[in-house]
Parts: sequence; structure tokens; C-alpha cells
Amino acid sequence: MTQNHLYLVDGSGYIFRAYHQLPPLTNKHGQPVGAVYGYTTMLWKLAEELGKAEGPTHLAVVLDKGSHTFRNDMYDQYKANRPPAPEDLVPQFPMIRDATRAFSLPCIEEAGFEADDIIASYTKAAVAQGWKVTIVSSDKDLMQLIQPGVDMYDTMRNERRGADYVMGKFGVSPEQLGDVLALMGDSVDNVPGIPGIGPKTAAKLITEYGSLEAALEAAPTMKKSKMQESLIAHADMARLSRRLVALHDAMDLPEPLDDLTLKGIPPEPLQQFLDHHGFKSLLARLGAPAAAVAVAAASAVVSDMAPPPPPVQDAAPPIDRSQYETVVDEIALDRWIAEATALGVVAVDTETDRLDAISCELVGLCLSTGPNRACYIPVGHGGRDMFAERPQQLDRALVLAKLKPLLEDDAVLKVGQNIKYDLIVLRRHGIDVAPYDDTMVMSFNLDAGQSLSGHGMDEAARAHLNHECIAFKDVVGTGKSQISFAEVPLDKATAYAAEDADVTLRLWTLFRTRVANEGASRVYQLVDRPLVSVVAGMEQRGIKVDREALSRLSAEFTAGIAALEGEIHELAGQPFAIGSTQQLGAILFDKMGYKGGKKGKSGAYSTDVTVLEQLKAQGAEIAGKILDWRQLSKLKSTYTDALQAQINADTGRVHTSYSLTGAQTGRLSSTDPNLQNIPIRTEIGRQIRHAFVAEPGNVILAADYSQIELRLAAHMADVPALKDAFAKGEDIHAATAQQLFGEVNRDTRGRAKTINFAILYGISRWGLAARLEIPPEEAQDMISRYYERFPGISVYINETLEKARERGYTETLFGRKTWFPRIKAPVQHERQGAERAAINAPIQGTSADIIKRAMARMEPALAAEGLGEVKMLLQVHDELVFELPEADVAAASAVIRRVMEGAAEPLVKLSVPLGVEIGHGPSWGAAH
DNA sequence: ACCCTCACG
DNA sequence: GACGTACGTGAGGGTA
Repeated sequence: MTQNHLYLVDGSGYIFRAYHQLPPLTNKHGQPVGAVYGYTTMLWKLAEELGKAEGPTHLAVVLDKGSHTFRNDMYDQYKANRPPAPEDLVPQFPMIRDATRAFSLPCIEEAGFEADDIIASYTKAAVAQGWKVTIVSSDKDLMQLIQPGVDMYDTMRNERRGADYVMGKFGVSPEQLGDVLALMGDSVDNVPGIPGIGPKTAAKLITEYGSLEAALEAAPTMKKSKMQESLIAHADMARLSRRLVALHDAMDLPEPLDDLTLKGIPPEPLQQFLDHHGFKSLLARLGAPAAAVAVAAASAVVSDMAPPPPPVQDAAPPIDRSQYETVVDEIALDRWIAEATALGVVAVDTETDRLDAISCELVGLCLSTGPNRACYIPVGHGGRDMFAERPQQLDRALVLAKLKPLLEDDAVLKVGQNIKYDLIVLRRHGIDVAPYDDTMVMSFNLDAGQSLSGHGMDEAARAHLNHECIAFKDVVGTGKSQISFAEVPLDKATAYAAEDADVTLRLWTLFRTRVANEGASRVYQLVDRPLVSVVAGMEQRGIKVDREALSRLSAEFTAGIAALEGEIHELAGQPFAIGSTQQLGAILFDKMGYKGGKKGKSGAYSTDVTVLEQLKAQGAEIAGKILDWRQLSKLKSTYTDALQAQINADTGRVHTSYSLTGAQTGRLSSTDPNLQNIPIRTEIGRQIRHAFVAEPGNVILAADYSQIELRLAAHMADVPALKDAFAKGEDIHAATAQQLFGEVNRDTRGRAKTINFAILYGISRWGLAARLEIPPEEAQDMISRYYERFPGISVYINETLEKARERGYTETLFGRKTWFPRIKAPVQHERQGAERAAINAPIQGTSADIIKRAMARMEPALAAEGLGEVKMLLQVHDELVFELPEADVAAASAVIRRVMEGAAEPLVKLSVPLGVEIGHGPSWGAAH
């Protein structure tokens, strides 16, 4: 059996080198991919090494994760000089992970450690087992690892390097290299070294004295010189530098060595990746015999080796609630904090006495640092009543003061399930939790649209951990006997709450690899994750609502409703519940004899707007009155009454709650109250919008993307006629009318508008026919003409559907997946429904991605212009609503427009401009 | 708990 | 040839 040979690829180092050495390529989606291309060719070269004598049997790509490592704690200036990564390189980082995944290679990254340390640790472990190691990198720091059995490989120069290379370049052996590097210093990493000493002098000193320590000790006896004085003066700097350049080789291996076995490179994902980016020359080689050989050789490696170990099931032990700890003393609390800090990642969950984060009281917190390692820290049991009997527990202020450094520690990742809630609760106590991961958002980015109905923890635990969580209602009861969490006994509370943290961390362990392996990193890291804290801020801020104005409207509506009710009963000849569709149907169709058939599976009469409009057109006076009654009832119950009840007593404002995982396409949704469906289309409803007001001295500013979905459709389906019209700033529906009907008037423009929207939603001839009130054949003609004039549209639709059928999901320009499990349903109308949704999802989803990016960038952009008083309050799919001092309107408008119009860049380059319309006034209604 | 209706993008 | 609407949401009221 051949000797195992581990290849460790310094992915991060490679990316920067490729970026600087290759021209700024872009792929067919307009994304910058120069570094990705270089990286891909490097992996390709490695793939060709497979099966050769010195080729790999095991391989891992190692990447940097985050920027804060233990070296920053050692020396706060470490890497402080390093400029931020270039703007067009940043979006390529997640694509590097995609590339790695396309080659089906394991990828290792670990927070708190640089890629160099991971490589050092793996090298040490492999050498200890008698393996050979090749480090794929040209980094001088890594050359310290060269030793018998360990060499380096520079794929760009196609050169293998051993100890003689180091001797030739630095004049010392690899084991002395660390001392030389410490003396030299490194301006890029900001390792200080000793001023005036470069590579030559350093090498001379080390060769002469044998080591850095020996040279420093001998310094006072050396011949007097500038260098000698410097050596004495900066000895401490040299010692610090020595520690900075030392590689940490004793970390716990995130993946066992044996898991790095090369299992062959299946061609399909690779082909998909190359195809996606349009790397044509590599694609051609993939089909060529050479690649076939490489792939075959890769498979041969597998068959040569011992059979692969059985797939690791869930390596974590089953959930054991008896191991959870209730923390009621400071020593235990300190121990948990130390453990979490050392680990660098901790699951966090807060327990409160009610559901809304804005007004709840904190009852307890939990932490988890590993499977079954979880604790519950009660701080508010016994409730809000200060005199009630309280179980023994730590003081809330003390616990929060102790937890604050952990929760704000850059080097400790906080993991939460729906962490937006915890962010708000803790921010109310002066704690800004960062950095964070959210398992609910990760689940959404992986599985949106999959058969699971939501991304809640109980469901996720069932699906992914095969575990049934304690149900909240089993802890607090239901209905009248329901108690607050503050009243739950500590043992029960600990079992429930600590389990949540335990499960959250377990889910995170699963999701983080899946996010990396399934191409979700980009949308998670660059779109959704940064949004969580932004949305938390918006919810916490709320918007002011004029209670008196709503109350006046309520009274007006009440009077109108009463008057209409009388008239309706009069016309019907009897009193009845107008709100009951059942009774209304009976009155209209059975008693009064109007025509209008049964509908729906329930067999009940339909009485919706379209039906009532038809009756009205037939001359049924009652139908119009019912429509008016319905409008007023809706406005009163859903808006004027409900909204008053939602005003927070402490803030005097309304705080909605946004769901980041509610809409399958990636849109946000808003609940309690829903502020994304405040009336605007009718004059009477619009008055409700006028009740959303600014504080004295401030104004409300609303910024809307204009026709964003149509613009995206024009870009994604590549329709030159539509793109030109947008580029010229033309009225898009008029332009469509011109194309379809040859003339523009009110009628043709209106029909064109209907068709344009129909396209976005996935059209059917019957749907269009119903909308335009024309026969289906005529509608079909119109659709055909649309496809003729805009051929890109039908190509887009067909390609989207084909991909959805083949892969099961659609993707936005930012890589957001939406799954369509029913796309192959045998029942026709289910399947067709899925098809229409699949046509719409990439467009609606890309629009959602874009506004989310604008939101994530908005506050820093405003702050950079000294506009810290400008507050983002609401998002309504294509609109952002702000409150700001009147004096800031002009400056803020410019920033807001710039951020919104440029939100796709640089990740995605659009071939149509994005337009933004901005208005302001004393109220939301006035801002439109 | 479910259906219907209707508010928004 | 029949299907009975468009895509994505959330809330309130009536009914079983």
C-alpha cells in the first residue's frame, strides 16, 4: 500500500496572489471572478496530480475565517496596516468556497486561527502518523514547516520547494526561518521586527549566533554599530515578533485526518460551476481525455485504499437534559463565560415573560458550548412583582455586566435561533451582541420552500437532529391557565431553555458546513446575516402614530358603516350579518335571485369584489353598498382600531416585527402589526397613512425603487427593447404598448401594464383573459406577440423552469435558492402553480436581495456623511421609510439614492439602471 | 382551525 | 378538452 500523502492548500493566500496577478475578469453575470478563475486553475492543476507518484491521497483547502485571532490579543497592531480587501475581491470569497465545493474537496476554516495555524496543526498531526505532506502555497511564513517528508508546492510557478530552497532564499534552514522572520519583521502583517535589519543581516546574525535569543543575548558584546544598538533597544520587539511569526500547531483538528481522504471528483458539480462562470477553456478540458484520466485516477485512488469508513452519523451524543446546569452563583457563571471565551463560539438564548421583544422583561439566559453542555441563568424568576417569593438567583444587573464582554467579544461568535429577538432584548440592556450567526436564517438560506413549513427550532430539531424539543406550551400551559415564563420553576425552566441553546449549537454545527457546501455562503454572509441587526434596530425604533387622527377616522368609519348597514338591510328586505359570506350569498343569489354561480371546493357562493362589481354593473344597487361597507369595515377593524391598540405605552410608537424567513422568495414580512399593507390605493384608505407621522422638527422620507421587478426581468431575461427603454428613462408600459399594439393610448398602455405584470407572475392565457376581460384566444395571441417582440422572455421562462425541474430550486442573481418540491407534482394544477411561482421567484427574490443590501449599507453610509440623525424605520418590499430632521432632507436624499441605486454592486452588475423616487413630508401619506 | 375577503408590493 | 386564476404576504371576521 502506498504512503499517505496529505496536500494542504493555502486557499486564502492563493486568492490574494491570483487577484493581483490576473487581469480583472468578469463572468457572464457581470460578477468579478479574476481571483476565482486563478483559484480554479490551481485546483485543476492539483486534480491533475491525482494518481501520480507524489500526488495527494488526502487533501484539504484551508481558508481564513474572520480577521481576529489570538495574535491580535498578543499585539493589537498585528495586521493593523493591512488595507481592507479590494471591493471587487470581497464578493469572490464566497465563490472560492463554491469552487472548492465544485471540486468536491473538504474545506477547513476555524474562527480565531489563521489558515497558517490550521496548516501547521495538520502538518504536525500528519507527520506524527508517518504521512507525507505537501503545502500548496508560496507563503514565506509557511516555509517554517518544511522538514523531511514535508515540502511546498507553488502551482503558479509549478515548483516544488524543500529545505534547499529556503537556504537559497533566506540563507538559513527552515527551523531557523522563524528567527530570521522575527528580526526582519513584515510590513504587510505589521510584524515590527528590528528597525534597520533586513533579510541579509538577519540571516547573518542567526547563522553566526545560532538563534534569535542567542543573538539578542550576545548583542551587548557585539562590535558597536547602528545595528547593534538597535538590537539592544528593540529586543522586546524582536521577542514579540518571534511569537507573532510562530505558527500555532497544536489546535484541535476541526476534521480528523482520515476525513480528508480524496474520494474522487464527480464531474457534474464541477461542470455546473464552470458553466455558471463561463470558464470555457476549463469546460473544454473537462470533456477532454486528460480530465477523464484525472477523474478516473481520482476514483482509482479510492478503490486502492481501504474501504471508506461508514458515514459519520450525527457524531454528537443524544440530547441528555440531565446534564444541563442551573447557574445561580458567580463562580459557575465565571466558569461558563471562560469556557465560551476559550471556545470562540457559544449558543445564546434569552427567555422572557412575553413574546414581543420590545416590551418583555428578561427572565433568564442560556449558553451552550457543546453537545449537552448548556446552562440556564435565571435572573427574573418570580416575576415583575418585587414582593413576590423569588427563587434564589443571581442579580440581573450583575449577570448582564459579566456577560457583556463575552457577548460583545469580536473573537467569540454568538449563535442564536432567531437571534434578532435576543439582539433587541439585550440591546435594551445596553449590550450590542456581535458577531453573531442565526440558525433560523441559515436554515432559510438552505431550505427555503422545502417541505418543512417553517424554520422554527422545534421543526428543525425534528428534521435535522431527530429530536423532539420540549414544547413551550408544555412548560407554561395554554389558555386561561397559561403562566408567564417567570413563574416556571427553575428545574423545568432549565430543561426547556438550556435545551434550546443546546439544540441551537447542534443545528449551527450542521448548518455551517451545509451553508459552505451548498453554495449558500454568499446570500447568507452578504445579504441576510448583516441584515439581522439592522432590522432589529428598525423594530426597536418603531414609528410614531397619531392616535387622535386614527380615533377620529374610526368614528367616521363607524358612522358610515351604520348608515350603509341600514340601507343594505332595507334593500335586502331583512337584517342579516353582512360580514358573513354565507348569509350574504344566500341573500344575493337565493333570495334576490341575482346570477353568479357557486365557486370553490366548499360549494359556497363567492361574493368577492369581482362578483360584486359584476352585480353592480348589472344594476344591483345593494352590491355597491356592500362593497363600500366592506371597505369601511376593513379599514376600521384592521387599521384604525387595531393600530391604536398596537401603540406601545412606553415609546408612544408602533413597533412591527419583521420576519426574515417568512416569505419563500426572500422578502421580509411584517406582523403585529403588519406595516407592509397600510392602505394607499384609495383616497379614503390613504388617510390612514397620514396618521404615520414624524416627531416635531422631523419629517418622514419615503424612497421607492421604481419598477424594480420589471427592470430585473429586463436584465435577467436579457430583453434589449425593455433595457433600452429603461436606459432612456421612458415610460415602460407605454414602450410596451408601442411594441405590442403599435400605438400608445390610455387603453393600450393599460393593457400593456397588465401584461407586463402578468409576465412577472408567470402567465396563463386564462389569467390574462380574466384580467383584460377578453376571450382566452385573444389573450393567447397577445402573449405570443409579447414573446415575439421580447424573445428573451420565453427563453428565460423555459430556462428557469428547466433548471427548477432538474435541480429542484431556482436562484436569484445573489445565489438565493428557493426550492419547489411540487414542480414535478403529478396533479396538474399543483404543478402549474409551482411553475408560476418558480418563474416569479428569481425576480421577486433578486429585488428582495437588492433592497436588503441597501438596508445593510444604509446606516454606515449615512453616518459617514454625518447623518447619524437619519433613522430608517420601515421596509415595504421596494420602499424604505425614514425619519429625519427636516434640515437633513437634501443631504440624506443624496446618500439614500446612491446606496439604493448602487445596492447590487459590486456583487452583481446590472445592465439596467435602478431608479429611486424620493419624497418627504410631515407624514408617510405626505411623503408619497 | 379553516375559509373568505382584502390590504399591500 | 377542462381547468377557473395570476406571484408574494398578514389580519380580521364568520363558521364549524
